[in-house]
Amino acid sequence: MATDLTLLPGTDPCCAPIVREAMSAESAAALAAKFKAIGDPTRLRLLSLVAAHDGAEACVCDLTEPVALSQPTVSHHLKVLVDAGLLTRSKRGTWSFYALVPGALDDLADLLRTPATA
Amino acid sequence: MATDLTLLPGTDPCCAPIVREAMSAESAAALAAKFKAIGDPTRLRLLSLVAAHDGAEACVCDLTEPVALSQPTVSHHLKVLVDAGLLTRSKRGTWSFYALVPGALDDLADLLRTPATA
DNA sequence: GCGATTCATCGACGAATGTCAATGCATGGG
DNA sequence: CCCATGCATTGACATTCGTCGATGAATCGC
Repeated sequence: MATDLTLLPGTDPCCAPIVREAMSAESAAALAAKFKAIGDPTRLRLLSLVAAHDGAEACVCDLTEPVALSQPTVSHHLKVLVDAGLLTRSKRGTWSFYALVPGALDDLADLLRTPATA
Repeated sequence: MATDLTLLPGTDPCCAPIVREAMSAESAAALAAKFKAIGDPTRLRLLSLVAAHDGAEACVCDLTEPVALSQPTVSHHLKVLVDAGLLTRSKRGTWSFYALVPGALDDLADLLRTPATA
């Protein structure tokens, strides 16, 4: 696997800013997967709800009502966000608490920024 | 199909950072539409190719070969990016030149950044 | 132990998406 | 004037996605 760096889930989405130079297909795939994860209104709201919740974490039962979706659907979206490396899941007792992966969104933001031209 | 979600800079309903407070459904929908646009490997590469091209613009004929897709498919993806407010299209003669919308990616990056906590 | 609660997984369904070949529409050159 | 070039649009197709109800697994309180 020559492209290990860009394909490991949960690791930093590689490298250079998007507009710096032409991306490789592998980098694009790895990065697009993360953007696709936040390219859904429900998941975006879930991220926001988790971050804005007390203690910067929330369980599924805290989230189903605000997004007005069924519990399986919310669990599904949360799993997508976890798989994308944007959320962590920690099970305590009966509850599953989800929290932002520190720096994950900031890493994505850095890749979006244009190289300070203007 | 896609309603006109061209969001004029400055009149965006989505202005607060994602993790600052819970997003409204409307903000999430508008913002997710943009992330969905860049949530595809091909479109991410197209953005990158356009930005890295000479003069920071490129025509369709410059892009079909690097992404190894048919011309209609490339045109389709470019249209998605234009509709998302990330690319501009300027037709000169027979060619259509695409270029980054200045600041569009930076605006997205700002919304992703967490509010300086840690 | 037993029932209740919380959540993940499964199976299914309609809708949306990415892709292409074929076609249409301008523009420019001979 | 006619043909070639570059591109957008259309129609079709297979795949993926978002959603739900039903089910199963794990934990807590009694």
